[in-house]
Amino acid sequence: MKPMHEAFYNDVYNIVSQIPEGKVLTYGVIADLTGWGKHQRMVGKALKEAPAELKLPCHRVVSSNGRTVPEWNEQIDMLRDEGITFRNSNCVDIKRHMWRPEEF
DNA sequence: TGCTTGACAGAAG
DNA sequence: CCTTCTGCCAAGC
Repeated sequence: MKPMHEAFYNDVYNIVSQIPEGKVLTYGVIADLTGWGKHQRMVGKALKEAPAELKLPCHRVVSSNGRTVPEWNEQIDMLRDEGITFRNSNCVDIKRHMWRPEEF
């Protein structure tokens, strides 16, 4: 139940929970913010394993170039409901909705 | 211990 | 713009 360092999961959840509506974040950015720059895949795992009690807006997390998660059609629906525009069937306009915590 | 898998990233065709 | 391949690193078996 504790695959990797607990701090990593904790940081990932903390960052994701801070994503404002209408904004999206990439796995790479999250990994970089946690300090585990090359663990983007672990970020994805963490979100998948994320308990619903945390109510994490994991649907606002997309891969590079804004590609959404395949086979997760609901994600697209929720994002579009928040005002996020899509270039195609499964790619958000990340160039426009990309959230930069650095600016905060 | 070693091979396969994965909610990825980036480049190439 | 979309599909495919390779590189990364940890988890599972």
